[in-house]
Amino acid sequence: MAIHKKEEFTQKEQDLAAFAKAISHPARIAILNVLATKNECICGEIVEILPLAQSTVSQHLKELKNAGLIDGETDGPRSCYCINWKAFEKFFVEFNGLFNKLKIRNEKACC
Amino acid sequence: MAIHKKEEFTQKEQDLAAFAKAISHPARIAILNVLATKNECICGEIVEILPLAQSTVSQHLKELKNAGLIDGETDGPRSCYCINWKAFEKFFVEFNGLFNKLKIRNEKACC
DNA sequence: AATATTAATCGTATATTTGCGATATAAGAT
DNA sequence: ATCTTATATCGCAAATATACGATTAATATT
Repeated sequence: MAIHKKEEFTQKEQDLAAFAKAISHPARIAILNVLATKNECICGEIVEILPLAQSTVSQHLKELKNAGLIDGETDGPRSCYCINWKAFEKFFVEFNGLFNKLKIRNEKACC
Repeated sequence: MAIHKKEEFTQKEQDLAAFAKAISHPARIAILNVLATKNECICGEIVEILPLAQSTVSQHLKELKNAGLIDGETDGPRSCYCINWKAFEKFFVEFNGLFNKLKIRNEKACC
C-alpha cells in the first residue's frame, strides 16, 4: 500500500483496532488462555503447549506486551508473564461504549 | 511464513481470532460505527464519510461481510448494509466465556 | 438503445505479519 | 571460568493485508 491511512481515524478507533489486532491471531488467544488459567506462566511453558517454535512464541509475547495486554518480568534466566487485567477492563468498556447503543435498537433487519 | 499454523489451534480460538481480525482496522471500526448510528447505510454514504477510495471501502465491507459481522443486500444499483447483531452477541458471549474466569482472580500482580 | 449511477472486482504496488533457524544475551549451575 | 538453560533478537522467506486506479457489471434514467 502506498500510504497507510490509519492516522486519519479517531484515536478511539485506532485504539480499539490495535487491541483487536493484538488478539487477532489464534496463537495469541491461546497464550492469553494459558495465562488466564495458570494466572502466570514462564515463556518455556507456553512454548511447550503451543505448536510453534520458541522464537515465534517469544515474538507473539512481545506483541501482546507491546499492546499492553500482558505484563512480563524476568525471573533469573526466565521470563514470567501474566495478563494485564486493567487493560482488558479498559477495552471492554470501550467496546461496550461503541456497540451498546446498537443493542438497544437490536433485532432490526437490514434495509 | 513457510506454513501457516492457524489450523493447529482450537476452533474457538480460531473463531475469536477471526472476529478480532475483522475489527482490527480503524476503517472497519469506523464503518461499524456508521452502521451502528445510522442503523443501515449504503456503500456510497460510507465512502463519503471515510477518507478512503470507493474500492477500498468496498473491500473492507466485503471483509466485514465475510466475517459475518454485517449483512448487505442490493437495492437497485446500491448496496445497503447493516450490522449483524446476532454475530456480535455470539462473540461477546465467547469473549466472556474465555476471559471471565480471569476477572475472578483479578487484581493479582505478576509473578 | 444510450447514458448515468453505484458498487464490485481486477491488477498491481507496497507494507506488514508470520514463522523459523541461527545467534546473542543473561543468569544459574558445576 | 565454563557450561547449561532460558529467552530475546536478527535475518530471511513466504503469506497477507492495505490501498488505489481502472475496469466491469448491473440497474435506472433519458
